[in-house]
Amino acid sequence: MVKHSKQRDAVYNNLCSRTDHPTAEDVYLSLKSEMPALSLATVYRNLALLESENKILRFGSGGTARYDGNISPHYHLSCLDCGGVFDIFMDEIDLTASAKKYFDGKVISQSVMFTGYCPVCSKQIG
Amino acid sequence: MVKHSKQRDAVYNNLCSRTDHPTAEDVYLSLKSEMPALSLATVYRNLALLESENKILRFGSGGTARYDGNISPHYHLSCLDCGGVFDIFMDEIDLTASAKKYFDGKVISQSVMFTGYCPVCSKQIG
DNA sequence: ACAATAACGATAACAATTATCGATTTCAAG
DNA sequence: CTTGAAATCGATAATTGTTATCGTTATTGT
Repeated sequence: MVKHSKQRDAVYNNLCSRTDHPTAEDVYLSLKSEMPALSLATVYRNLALLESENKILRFGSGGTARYDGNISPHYHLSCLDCGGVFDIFMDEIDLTASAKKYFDGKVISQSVMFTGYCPVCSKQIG
Repeated sequence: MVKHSKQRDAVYNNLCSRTDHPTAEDVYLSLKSEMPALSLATVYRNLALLESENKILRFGSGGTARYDGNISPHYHLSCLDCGGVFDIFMDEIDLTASAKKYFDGKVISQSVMFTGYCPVCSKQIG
């Protein structure tokens, strides 16, 4: 049985109010001022719970996990320079249907990540 | 300046001789019998170097990193039950070209991972 | 209001990976 | 073929991101 909690609300609302795909620690630090008693473990716990309920997205690839409160279909790019994750708003292309034809198992979902340089870094570096 | 080393050859050849997408420790254990002095740190070092040279692929998502010596274009599925990574041989669909139209930065590459159940686990679980 | 139990905060534990450091190996120049 | 500078090694300590533990607090159905 899942009970309501102020901490979980705070984590979820914080995540939904931003578009920078923060790490667990980013969320923690951002909430610390308004909730000084908040524990980092609580942030991790609630991010994991929210993800299991499909209320948020998690990108595990490449070291530290990052989270997204926007679960509408769109893509992400990881910047090779600053390490940030950025939205790419284009319609999702269904690779899963095609994969099912070529794989003798059960294909459930697809996860795509682009790599490159974000608008700011691509101007600085070239 | 990159110098040649027997250990790096061993790591690379081991990776290329198998199709099970091993972890660094898998490679280490597999080579330990023929190279008893081999250190796990050396395996990590050389996997990182080989990846930076684009000679091998690395999948970071989901805890432990796994590696692939086959860099020809194909896809991968991560099994939710056994945790293994399996090949899906279908032609690569170029999402990158499309992403470039919708992103005001530099899109270099795409990385796709499917999740689901491998042939063995999908039969056992249903 | 009360009891059951989920969630909390603090922190220890854990696992994967990386850094350190002295010894060894590689390789280009002599 | 030596030789010496530098890359690589093996062993292991350190770091990092995340999870487990545990006693306390908050939430919720009755």
